[in-house]
Amino acid sequence: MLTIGQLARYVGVSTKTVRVYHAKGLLPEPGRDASGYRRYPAQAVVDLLRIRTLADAGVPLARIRDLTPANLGTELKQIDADLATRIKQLRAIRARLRELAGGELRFLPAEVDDHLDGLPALGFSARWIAMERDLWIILYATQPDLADTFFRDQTQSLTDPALRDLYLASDQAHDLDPTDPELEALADRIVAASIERYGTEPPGMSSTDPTIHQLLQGAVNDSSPAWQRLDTMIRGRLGRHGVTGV
Amino acid sequence: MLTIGQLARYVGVSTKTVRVYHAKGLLPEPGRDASGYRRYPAQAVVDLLRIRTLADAGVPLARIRDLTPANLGTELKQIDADLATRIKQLRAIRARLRELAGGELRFLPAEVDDHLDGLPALGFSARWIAMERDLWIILYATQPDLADTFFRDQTQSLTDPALRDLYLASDQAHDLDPTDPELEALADRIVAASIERYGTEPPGMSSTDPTIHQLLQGAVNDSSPAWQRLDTMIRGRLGRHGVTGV
DNA sequence: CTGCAACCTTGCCCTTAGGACAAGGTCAAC
DNA sequence: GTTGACCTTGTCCTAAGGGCAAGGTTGCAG
Repeated sequence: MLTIGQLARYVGVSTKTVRVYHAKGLLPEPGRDASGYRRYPAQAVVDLLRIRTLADAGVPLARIRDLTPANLGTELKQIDADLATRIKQLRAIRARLRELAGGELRFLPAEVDDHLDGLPALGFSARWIAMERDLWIILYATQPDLADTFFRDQTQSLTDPALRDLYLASDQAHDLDPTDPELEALADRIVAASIERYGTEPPGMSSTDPTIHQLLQGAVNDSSPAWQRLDTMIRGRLGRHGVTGV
Repeated sequence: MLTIGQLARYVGVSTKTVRVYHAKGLLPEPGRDASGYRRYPAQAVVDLLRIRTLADAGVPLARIRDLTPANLGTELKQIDADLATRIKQLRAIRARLRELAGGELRFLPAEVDDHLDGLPALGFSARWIAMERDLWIILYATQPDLADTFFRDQTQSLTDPALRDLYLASDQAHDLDPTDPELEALADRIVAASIERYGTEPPGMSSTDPTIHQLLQGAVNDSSPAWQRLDTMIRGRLGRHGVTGV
């Protein structure tokens, strides 16, 4: 008959751990000897090893407690599957860690930084560039592949003088009064150009989660009442979809 | 500029998590808008993703907070190494889980059960058999290979009539008075047989952790004052080592 | 205009699986 | 007989949030 300390050392846990398992009903309280010490049969070693194996696998104690011979088989299958996905996750995290170690502090691909660096020469305001930079950061941080698609489209758009002027006009519209009729005209031109370039759907939007688009749009609208008005008008003309200008 | 909910959804965490990171100093508190809402720059998305990557790797938040560009390199190397060992552990646990699923409820190898089943016919008491069974369970649960060595030795011992009589005499000694001179004589016979069979060291003991032996011995001694006395005498004659009878 | 749903704010308590420590009783060894 | 290593119960503490309450905001719909 073992004392609690002996039992614990056998299995490689602390005595507190054993007492916790008693309190939670995982391990039956054994009898006491004359001086009130717990005395364990050898079976307790087996029980405790079983509990530790499951606990090490990440199974919550409450779930271990509720295991019965009846549900054991299916539960174990589930636990094993969870463990397999956990291992896969950890491997993915390791890969991400290495990126973090390698490309320290560079959140945007070099081409994007180059693109942003070239914008002042084209006549874009510092405010516009800062906002566009933020949008690229969010997009690349959360959806790198989609961001790449957008980015290629964007750089290509800027080679067309008509489209470039449209972007510049949007930039300048930031400080217009929201009721300025200029905005109406600008919205018309943007819608026409958008339809000509993409059809009735902005690029990439139909195939992806709409919330990200809404978030981007919200961030843009926040910075200027005129832009917000512009967005409202464009959405009215294109039917339910906004255009971020990116 | 993002609200806390937008930021959280981008990165896939709860708003509470973001607030906790503020409280713990991992993420700087951003400015507030007119109504007191937190407003985040895009940079916060990048910061938060970095924190989550590390947290997902199992790094405690306090340690993430204390990362500086100076110690980042070495820390990341350490974290990656920890992650690698963690993955290895999980794979080992998976293997143990499968054992648990396969050999449900059988804690002793079939030969050991057979051996125990044969003991009553040889004249061993139920008490002795129960005790021996417990010892095998503990030994197999914690040190299967050592247990196998011992077991093979034990079954072989029982084929020798002289040794078998010695075990039977030990069994019966359980109820003797601790001062009975019989014990003295029995101790002498056990020591002689032990030295003849193993030399001055009990088998396997010299090469292994002594604590396991002491625990086994303690468990045996507890059940009878006579056995305890017997153990003391044997240890005196063999010099510091006990004999478990197994 | 008013209501409602979906946000945001702070503050508080709850959870898991134990660790740490206190104050007292026990055991074995020198 | 005292010392050190055990055991007992009870209490508080931890990490990383979850959940809820009570109140203020915002945006959209009728």
